[in-house]
Amino acid sequence: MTAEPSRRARRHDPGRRDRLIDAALTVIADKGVAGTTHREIARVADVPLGSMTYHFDSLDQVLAEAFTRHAEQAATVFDQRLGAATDRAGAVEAVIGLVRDDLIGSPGDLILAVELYVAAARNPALKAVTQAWMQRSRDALERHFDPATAREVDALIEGLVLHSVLSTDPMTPDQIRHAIERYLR
Amino acid sequence: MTAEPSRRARRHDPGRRDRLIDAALTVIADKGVAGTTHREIARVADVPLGSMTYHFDSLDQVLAEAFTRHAEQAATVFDQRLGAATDRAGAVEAVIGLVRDDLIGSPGDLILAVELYVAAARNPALKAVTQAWMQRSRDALERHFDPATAREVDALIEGLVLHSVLSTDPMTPDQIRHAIERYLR
DNA sequence: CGCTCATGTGTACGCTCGTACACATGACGG
DNA sequence: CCGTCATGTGTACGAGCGTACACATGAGCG
Repeated sequence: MTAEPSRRARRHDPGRRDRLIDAALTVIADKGVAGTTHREIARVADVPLGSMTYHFDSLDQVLAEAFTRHAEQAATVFDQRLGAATDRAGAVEAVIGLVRDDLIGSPGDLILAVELYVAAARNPALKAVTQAWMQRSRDALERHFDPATAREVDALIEGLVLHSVLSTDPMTPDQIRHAIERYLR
Repeated sequence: MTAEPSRRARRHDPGRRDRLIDAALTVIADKGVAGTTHREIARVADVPLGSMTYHFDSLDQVLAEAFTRHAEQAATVFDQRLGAATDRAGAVEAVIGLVRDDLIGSPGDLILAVELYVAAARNPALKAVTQAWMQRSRDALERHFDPATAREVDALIEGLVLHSVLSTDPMTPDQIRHAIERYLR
């Protein structure tokens, strides 16, 4: 905890740009893309509003960089989990974890990946992030399955987790695993 | 074509409320939930702005009624298709059609169902619509499959179609069908 | 025919937003 | 030690929004 800056302005603040991107991710997870504004990000990061336009050309750019960073961070965790997995079951488990983490945000109900999908529908930069993100789990599965199967397993996992999150009657992780095993048999 | 009203105000316009909801759906499909405003809906429906607040208490109410209407319309088409289906393959095909229609909006890329998921994350009324919507396809599949299988097939279809829509390298309908058949074997 | 009031309209208010931009400031080279 | 200028800040502007509400209007009744 080097920091407890709070009130006083910090004249020189290298890495502020990075902190702003992190703050943006917090806001997205908290309020959704629709509730993400320059002012809210600045408030969360405890910097003046002007700092936003100083560091970024536009709000879209902030969103794109935030999602990109999230994808990179998720990828790191994912690669660790996948590295630990030596068989198909382990790979499947890693992908389930990846999808689950991306679908279930901090405040109970939010769905970061789905926010990204919607935002990407109208923002080409985000579309590239989305596709890279999806490609990663497919690539990982292809270490253990043929391409067609990898694709289908990937889609199955996403569908199952998505339904699981949105349902009143959520599936348990065991049920998800069972469905995938059944598919692979 | 009874109507070409365009310019002149129509003093008495029964059914205008309905037309506004339809206009709202057009706007959602066109601009997304984020781009849906009172003014835009009024413009599309060619009515004055004041008409919106006269007919609806809030924009949220418009969104909820619009999504509800869409779900009802989709359900009608779905029930027809499903009525024509007498076997498992037919039921699966009907669900694929339902999901596809809800995922692929008019302007190429839009994803009505995903817009709904995001909106529902912060709007309890929409959450109910979402769940009813999902329940419908599951119920339909349960005519032909046991509940656990129905749930899994439903999720598989949604995942496959979602990935198919978002991918640069979309799966063909045949590939989707093949994946589901493989699952059912 | 004329009165009445549900129905429908136009406008304006208060707010938040993205963005621009003139100004402050302090690190650093000379 | 001082001048300079990249770095960082505060504020204001114009646009677009949801919503409220005073007013217009014409259908239907007596």
